[in-house]
Order: sequence, then C-alpha cells, then structure tokens
Amino acid sequence: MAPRKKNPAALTTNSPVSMADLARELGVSMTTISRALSNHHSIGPEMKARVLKLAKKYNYQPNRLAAALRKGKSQLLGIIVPYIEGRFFPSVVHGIETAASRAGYNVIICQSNEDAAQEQRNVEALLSAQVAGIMVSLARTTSTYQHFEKVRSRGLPLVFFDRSMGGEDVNAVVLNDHEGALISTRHLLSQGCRRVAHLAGPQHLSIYKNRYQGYLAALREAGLPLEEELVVFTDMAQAEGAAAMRRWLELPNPPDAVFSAGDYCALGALQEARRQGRRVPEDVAISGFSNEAFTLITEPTITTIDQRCEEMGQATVRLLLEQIEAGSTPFTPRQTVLQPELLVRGSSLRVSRPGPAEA
Amino acid sequence: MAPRKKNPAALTTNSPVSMADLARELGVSMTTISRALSNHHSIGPEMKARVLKLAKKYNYQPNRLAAALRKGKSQLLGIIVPYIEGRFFPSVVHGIETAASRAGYNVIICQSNEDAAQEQRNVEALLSAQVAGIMVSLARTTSTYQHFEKVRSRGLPLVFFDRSMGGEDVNAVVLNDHEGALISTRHLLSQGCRRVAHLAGPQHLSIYKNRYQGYLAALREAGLPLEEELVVFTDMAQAEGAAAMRRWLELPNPPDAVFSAGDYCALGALQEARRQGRRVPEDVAISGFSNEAFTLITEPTITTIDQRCEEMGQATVRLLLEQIEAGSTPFTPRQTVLQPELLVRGSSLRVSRPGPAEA
DNA sequence: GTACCTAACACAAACGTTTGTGTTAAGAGG
DNA sequence: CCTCTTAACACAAACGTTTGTGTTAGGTAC
Repeated sequence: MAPRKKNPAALTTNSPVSMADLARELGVSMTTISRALSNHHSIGPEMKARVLKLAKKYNYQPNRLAAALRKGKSQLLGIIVPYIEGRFFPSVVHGIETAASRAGYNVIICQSNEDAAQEQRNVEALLSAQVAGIMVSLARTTSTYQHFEKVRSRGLPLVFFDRSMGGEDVNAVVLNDHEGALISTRHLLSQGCRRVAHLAGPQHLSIYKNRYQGYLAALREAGLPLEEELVVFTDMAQAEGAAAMRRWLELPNPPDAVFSAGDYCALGALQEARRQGRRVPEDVAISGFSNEAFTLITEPTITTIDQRCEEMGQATVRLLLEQIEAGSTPFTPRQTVLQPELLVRGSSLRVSRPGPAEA
Repeated sequence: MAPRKKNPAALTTNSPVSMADLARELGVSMTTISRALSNHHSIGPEMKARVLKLAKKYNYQPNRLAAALRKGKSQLLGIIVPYIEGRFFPSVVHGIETAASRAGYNVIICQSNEDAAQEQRNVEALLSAQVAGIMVSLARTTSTYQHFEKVRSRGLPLVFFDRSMGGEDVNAVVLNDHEGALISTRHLLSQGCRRVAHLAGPQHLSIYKNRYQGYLAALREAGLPLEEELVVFTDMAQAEGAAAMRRWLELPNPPDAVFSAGDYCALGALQEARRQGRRVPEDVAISGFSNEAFTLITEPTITTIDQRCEEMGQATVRLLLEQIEAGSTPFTPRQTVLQPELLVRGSSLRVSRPGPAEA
C-alpha cells in the first residue's frame, strides 16, 4: 500500500480534508467533529462554533460515500426511463429532480432504450450504487419482472411511473388515460360533432387501450353507436394520421371530428384535412393527446390533453420518500392517479361565442 | 450500536450478501473473493469458478460505495444543466448518459434553474457524492467561478459544454456558432437574397454574439454593407420575431431574407410574414437556429442549424474520461468545437432546380 | 458526605471493499 | 540437495463516517 502522507501543509492543494484532520487540529475526537457538524445535542455550543469555523476555513467537504456506507443508506435516488427525449420523459425527470433535490437527494439517471435487458442492467447498477430508492418507467419490451423482485426482496423502495407493471401490489403514479379520452371526446361531442372518429394506438399498451375505452365510454354516454370504420389502429406516427384521414374523407359519410390518442398522429390528420381543402374545426374538429410543444404552433392550434408531467414527477418522488421514511415498517403499496387536463384550442372550438351565429 | 446479526439462514430475505459472507462460506479469505471477482491473475482458475458460482447463487451485489471509498474514485459522473426541458439539454443529456453508460459510469444529474447559487450547491453536492468528474453547462446568472476553482483544486476533471466560461485554460465542448451563422447566411445569399436581416439574441451571451458575428462575416464576404435597420436585438421569443417582422415589412425597402439566431423567433417572423400576405420563401426567405422539433412541422418547414446535441454529449464524456484516465499526470485543457449542420428546408429554398433563371 | 444526575466529550467498532506485503508449497534449474 | 522462481492464497490496514457505550467533571438534592 502507499499510505498517503498526511501533510497538513499540503492542504491548500489536493485538499481532501477529513474529520480526522479537523479533530487533530482542534485536539478533540472525531466523535465531537461528527456530532458538531450534525448538530448533536451532546456537543456544547462553543465547541460547535469552533468546529464549524474550522470546517469553513479548510472548506471541509463531507464524504457522503463514507456516511452512506456506515449508515447503510445513501442520499441517492435512481431513475430508469426508456429514453430522455421528446417532451414527456424530460419533463417528468425535471419534476423528479426538482422534488428530490428539495428533499436533499440526488438523482442517478439511467436509460433502458426500451430494452428489457438494459433495464435489468440498470437495476443492477442502481443496486450497486446503493440508492435509497428506485423510480422506473418500464421499457416496451419488458415482460418479465424478476429484476424488480430483487429490488423488493432487498426492501428497497420502488415506484413505477407512467408505464407500470399493473396490479395492486406495486407503487405507481399514472395518468388517468381513460378519463382524458373521455373528457376529450365529450368535448368534441359538446361542439356539436356527431361522427367522432378515433386514431387509436397499439392496444397491447395499456395507455392506448385505456384511451380507446375512454373514447368508447363517451360515445355510450351520448347514446351514439360505435362505427367500426371510424376507428383506425395506428402506431401513432404522423404519417399514419394523415393516411387515416385520407381514407375517412373518401367515405360517403366522413367523420366530423377526430379524437387522436397522440398529438403527432393528430397533426398528420390535421395537415391532411387541410390539404384536402377541409376547414378545421368547421368541417372536422380534431383533438390530440400529450400536449406536445408543437400543438401551440400549428394553424390552427391543436386541442389536446396535458399529461401533468411535472406533477407526475413530484408525485413519484413523494411516494418514494414516504416509503423510504417508513423504513422497515410495513408499507402497503399505493397507486396515485393523476387527472388529465383538457386544453381546448382552435382545432376543436366550433361553438361560437355569444354573437353572430356561425353556420 | 445495534450490530446486525449475521444470520446465514436469513440470506433469502434482506440479502445484503457481502464478500465476507462468501469468504466464510468457501473457507477462504476476502482477498481471494475480491480478486476472483475482479479477475486478478493470482487466483487460480478453479477457485475463480467456485467464487463466481457462489456469487451467482447468493446473487451477490458488489457495494460500489465501499469500493469507491477504498479506491478514492467512484464510478459516478455529475452533470449540471440549467434545466431539463426543451429540445437541447435533454438531447445532450441523452448523449452523455449513453456514452457514460457504455464506459461503465453512472450519471448524477442536477439542475441549476439558471441560478448561480443553486449551481454552486450542485457542485458541492457532486463533490460530496465523490463523483469522478463533472460536466456543466453554465447558468445564465453565473458570473463568478470560484466554485469551479474548488473543483479544479481537488484535481477533479471538469468539462463545460455549450455554455462555457471561456478562455483557453478550461475543457469545453461547444458548437461553432460563428460558422453556423456564416453558412446559414451564406445559404440565404446563395438563394438570391440581397437584403438579409438578422434576429439577434442577447449579446452578453457568447452564443448569440458569435452568431451575430457569423452573420456579419457572411455579409462582408459577399461585399454587402451592414444595414442597421435590418438587425433587431431580441430575447429570442416567438412574439419578438413577429414584432420585428411587422416593422420590417413596413420599411420602404423590406428585407428579402431573415436569419434568426433561434427557431422560436424565426417561427414568429414566419407566421407574421404569412399573416401579412407575404410568401415564404418567395418574398422573404427565413432560416432559424437549433433544429427544434417544430421546424419540421410548420408550413413551410423551416431551414435551420442542427446543434449536434448527441455528439456534444458524446464529446463531453470523451473529454472527461480522458482526463479521468490521465489521473494525476498533467492534462492540458482542450476545447472541442463541433461543426454545425445546415438543414435546408422549405422556408429558404428559392432557387429553382436547373431551369429558368430567377431574377 | 453520599448518591444521583446531566453536560460534554472520548473510545473504538463497525460499514464493505481494495491492496501492499507476507507466507506457503510446488516446481525448475543447477 | 540447495536455491530460486512462481503460483496461489492469507493478513491486516486502510478509505471517512456514524454511533452505542464509556468516562469525567461539575452540580444538585438530601
């Protein structure tokens, strides 16, 4: 071994000042230093002052690794997301980091790249890093959950957000997609539309399934029948929205509104409708889902559902911290369901304000 | 103290299996375990196999905290960004995390919220967490740099990206903004435009200053004079782009092109021009900067400069890792300058393909 | 004076690794 | 047979904290 020489004169340079250094300087024990810094009651006020002062002077930086090792718990939280792109995940991460930071935690971020194997490696890495808890939004390809069992068996707090594994025995924060679709479709109906079409997403993903169900619920509520030709299943790409709209406009009785389960797809539909000379929202009203940034930019602006990204992040952290603070006392899993917000914009607003009635 | 009972039978539950446990089980020393797991040459092949097997069986998770404490270096990198929103920072973070992960590092992410004081706290937190290096994009309000001096004095690798503190003695990865503005303006000129206006950003930010200089350089190159009325200084908001365009169109001799230092501002100008009945790009060509997602969605699509977000992240990690691997051997600071990419789109493409020459 | 209490600090053992330096035995070279 | 080398492993000291349990001195109650 090459024991680093404790040269007190060399403190100006590579300054790894430890508690031991402070203790030696003050002629007290490390116990006193540690307790003074953490404001323990058994240290006298003047001694505390002396310690604090010396710590400032040498600008002592506590080593959280050592503390975490000793205490068995770190001040780190782990996040696993499919990727950090687009609008949704960055916003949620933003919310998470902000809330975690406020609570004195730092955040380690991992990407699964929608790959279950990578997700598993991420879990291992976070376990290795001794995080105090893990937040995860599942990869598309994740179908087996034993890597999360490992987390649970260690008694490590775990919260899913947005993409959860379902069931009542997990902690999760999700958006009420059913409700979002319901109020969006209801809104279109309230604008006088009677043939509301739906651009649906892959039904093996629960979010899209729930949105479809919400759409159906709104139709039932209004006493309208489901017309098969007005529901198109897509992968939510912009081009597919356009293609669907093209086919709809060729129908003898085309829809007078479209509820899309995604904004990009809604955009495609909007553009195609205008290309075909239809007026939006007069001829066909359109609403999307996710409140992507561009929905405010299009002509007209697109009615959409806000997914409360920030709140989702905050709620996720809150749920995680509650578990952490619960410690080893039994904690019954809880699901937080966020209510979506309908943002009515130009693409769907047909009912004229009080004034000259429009056709 | 409450020494946790080492109950070998209880391993199935809260399984914090340590090397000591494995050593006891195999009747060997911890040295052997440690070296077997790290594939040290002084451990025989069969012993290695036995250790590996037992580790799998108990699914042993190495404790990186302890390793980092002992070795004095962790497998963690720190990132400080102003915020995790919009297109740019999330993309860079994406690139960083991907590259870091590939190199076996995990990443702690912090937000400064454009606040210098918060940025300083972030630095302290990362130092406390004993990260192996720090990557930072400066907050707008940062004007003093002593918190980074602290980092440097510890010999901790430090790399700035995008928003650097300038100078030759720091490590930085930046985009060549001057070049981006140059090629963009040059492009507008090549389209036959002769009165190219500029939507400039706050000049105390180097990126906007450089873009302005690039614009000027292109004019000089073409032998065109700078016309004061064609340069408007804004904060790059969409509304300001619209306002500027409105004023320009009232001029007796309005510009036939606009190079905006930002996409949002360009969007405002584009929308205003069309509101005023001008054709884009025929009457006025427009180009932006940053390759925001919406530039592909507008009508027409907006010519812009791609900032190589991903490459910036990768280059940042590369530069940081080089420093880390250099260890204590002197490392001369280096600046990596990324070349921007011009994306020609509908808003600026005026020159008809080979055919009748335009006026 | 004895017993008891509190305040203020010190001791030293952990937490789980890594690693320089033994130590031993077997094999090689002469 | 003796020496030298190498292989394969063990010892034990760190890394920088935290914390249960002393220990001491001074004060108070009786």
